[in-house]
Amino acid sequence: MFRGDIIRIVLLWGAVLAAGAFGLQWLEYQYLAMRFSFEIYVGIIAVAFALGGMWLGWRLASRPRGAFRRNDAAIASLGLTRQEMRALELIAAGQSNKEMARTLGVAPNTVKTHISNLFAKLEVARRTQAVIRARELELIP
Amino acid sequence: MFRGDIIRIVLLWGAVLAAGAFGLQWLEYQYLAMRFSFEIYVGIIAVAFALGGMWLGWRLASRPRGAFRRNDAAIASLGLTRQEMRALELIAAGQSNKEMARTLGVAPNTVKTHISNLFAKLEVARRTQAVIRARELELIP
DNA sequence: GAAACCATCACCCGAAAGGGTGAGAAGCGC
DNA sequence: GCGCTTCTCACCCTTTCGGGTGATGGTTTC
Repeated sequence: MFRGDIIRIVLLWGAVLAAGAFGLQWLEYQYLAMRFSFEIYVGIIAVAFALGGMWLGWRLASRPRGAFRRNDAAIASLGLTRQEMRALELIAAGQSNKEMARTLGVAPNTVKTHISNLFAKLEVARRTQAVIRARELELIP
Repeated sequence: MFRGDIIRIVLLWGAVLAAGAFGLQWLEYQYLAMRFSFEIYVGIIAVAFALGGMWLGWRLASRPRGAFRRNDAAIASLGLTRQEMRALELIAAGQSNKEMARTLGVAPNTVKTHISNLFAKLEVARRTQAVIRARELELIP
């Protein structure tokens, strides 16, 4: 959980509660003015709050997915450098060393060095393992 | 959406509606017996239905996630065999050809053949690309 | 300015991966 | 039986990967 999330949840709750209170007041007025029967009044309230709750629950449950947040703490604790992270992303994208060299604008030997250091820090021996490990540590989506 | 999902959703809705109706009746009785004031009665209904809706919305939104469903149609249309699928899973698990041979109980050359055919069918050239492609096609989680 | 770190690149070497071809055995459908 | 698919394995060859070592130049840090 991050501060942005909490703020958004609080705002969400505030808006929902305000709308609910307002709607309730309006409904109560309608009821007291005898425009609604008792059962209809209660039914409207039940349906409205059930729908509101459903919407809110859906929203809260849906928000976390889709939003990938890179674990910068893990990157720092592993001591991964910028180029190593770029190499990691390109590995996960399925590029070969030669392609990565072209993408990064460096020599293939340089790419190999970065990958070697990357593997040592991730404690893996193959690129597929590196991708798995990086996903576990939330270094890449 | 699969039949199992639909049945479960229908049952879920049925149970929730039944519980809601029952609770409503009970509340109405309490109200008519004048044990509750009007505002408390309406408040209880609103909170209860909001919570119920939230729970339901949460459930509906979270259940589909996390449940991986293999795209058997894609597997069939690509003509992937059982051993090729097993090889694919082991590749995604980060195993080397030698390890896969041990896991599958066959010779390394056999594994290489399966992987060759697999790559041709997936139209990829590297194992990392195979994993990406397979994930896109929902062949593996 | 020395130490530490990062990025860059080179060389060697062995292992792993990938492409191509061929071929035998088992099972299935007609 | 015959064709088809699948699974199995082998051989050869090229490319890619990965490990190890060493070297240079630039930054930052103390």
